[in-house]
Amino acid sequence: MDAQQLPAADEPAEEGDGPRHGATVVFIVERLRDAIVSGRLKLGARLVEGELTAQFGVSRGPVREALRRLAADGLIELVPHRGAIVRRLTRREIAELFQIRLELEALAARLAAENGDAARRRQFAEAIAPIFESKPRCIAEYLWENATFHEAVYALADNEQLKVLAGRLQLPLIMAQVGNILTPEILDLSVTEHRAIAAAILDSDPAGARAAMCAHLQRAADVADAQRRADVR
Amino acid sequence: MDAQQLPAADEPAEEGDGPRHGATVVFIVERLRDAIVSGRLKLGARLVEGELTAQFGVSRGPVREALRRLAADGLIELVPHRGAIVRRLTRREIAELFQIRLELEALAARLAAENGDAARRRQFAEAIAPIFESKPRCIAEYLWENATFHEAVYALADNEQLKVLAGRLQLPLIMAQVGNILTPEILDLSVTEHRAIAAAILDSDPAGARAAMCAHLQRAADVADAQRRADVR
DNA sequence: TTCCGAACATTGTAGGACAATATCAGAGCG
DNA sequence: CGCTCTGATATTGTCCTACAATGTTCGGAA
Repeated sequence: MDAQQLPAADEPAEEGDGPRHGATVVFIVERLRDAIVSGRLKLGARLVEGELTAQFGVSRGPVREALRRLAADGLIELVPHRGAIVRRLTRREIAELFQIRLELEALAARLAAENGDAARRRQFAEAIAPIFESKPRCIAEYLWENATFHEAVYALADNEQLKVLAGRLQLPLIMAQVGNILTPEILDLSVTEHRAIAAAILDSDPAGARAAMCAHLQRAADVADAQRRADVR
Repeated sequence: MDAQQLPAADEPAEEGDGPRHGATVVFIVERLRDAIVSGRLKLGARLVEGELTAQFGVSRGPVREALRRLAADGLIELVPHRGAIVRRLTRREIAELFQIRLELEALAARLAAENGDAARRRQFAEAIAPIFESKPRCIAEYLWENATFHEAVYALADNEQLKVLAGRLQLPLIMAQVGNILTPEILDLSVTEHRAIAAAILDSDPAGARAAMCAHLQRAADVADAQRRADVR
């Protein structure tokens, strides 16, 4: 692995890159994750503990733990006595994850629609209000709205395990790998679908909410897969 | 924490408890997991790195890693500068996990029914053949059959990510905590339901397979929750 | 050419040390 | 008597070095 591929290689102890006590592991994980999803670390690249310790200016302990976490997330593969290799998701894995996510979010939408807690419903309505007010003007804004919307659904679904599990589904990674091919039309369509889902939830229509969420994610999966197919690989 | 609560406390370097090189972490994880689910380590008990190193006769590195893994599984909670505390699943968490498992297995059943690969279907039929041949004579046999059946469904569903995710859902732990209140009637019912699910899958009836799996797990969840409610807590 | 063994690379683990931080007991004060 | 603040203590977070175990590679011999 080239030292240049990791930005921390040059000044390991300077500027603000020295994380506070207790944040070293998180620091390394974030750097490596970013390097992987951004493509700086190519598929199959080897991550050797010794090199990482030198590049980050930390000892092997945190490096090892960071590698374990990345491996748990599926970003790298730990090969005993060989080192860790970057393991980006295959098209098939992405399709499988989308399928799972679809079921989990559909469940969340159903549960949210079934939830009768008035206070939580009010919170939900407030959280998603921005979606009804305006259309996102840029991709970043859409991504924020999207995350907010799905988080609000999970919050109303009131199933903590579901929320945690969904969070571990590497959705940001998938988004990063799928690429920012989000055209304005897709954005519009997505927001429209969000509104439909929200309406069904607020109408206490579990079946409708579930169906709307399924349709939403099925379309998103199709878009992602089409993009993925277009890539040469 | 009393040293007696962990069987490894007495002879840390004797008999066969010294794991081979490369298996130390797994060794510790298994010991601790067993101690937790068996109740030897009570809820809220503190797990201090220093004590564990002494009891297992290993250094802090593997102990730390083992604790991280247990925390990832939800069995313990890591409190910074406080130590790890045993965190058994609450009734609510179990209910939430059952709900998620229901959706995931329902998805698996649907996918399995949709799978048209002749070779895989044949493998599935062979794997579940014992279920049709006889009724389990004891609980252990049932548990084995149950695991075999669900594994076969996942195999036919042909979604690797789904299989992995389901495996991380702490089902064995839940079973252990729910307790072995499996009466012969429940066993019989469960086997009957397995047969119905298998029949739907082999009939290439996705909706039927999904419905049957939902019914099966919903009933299992009800049984577990009833048992759980009976416990004083 | 193929197979075998030795050097090499890399991880797995040990053990000690210090820093950072949370907890707790007790002194001092109102 | 109760409250706050401070110091002692406990525990984790990190670093460092060293060695053991094991997979890899490459040269040499049959």
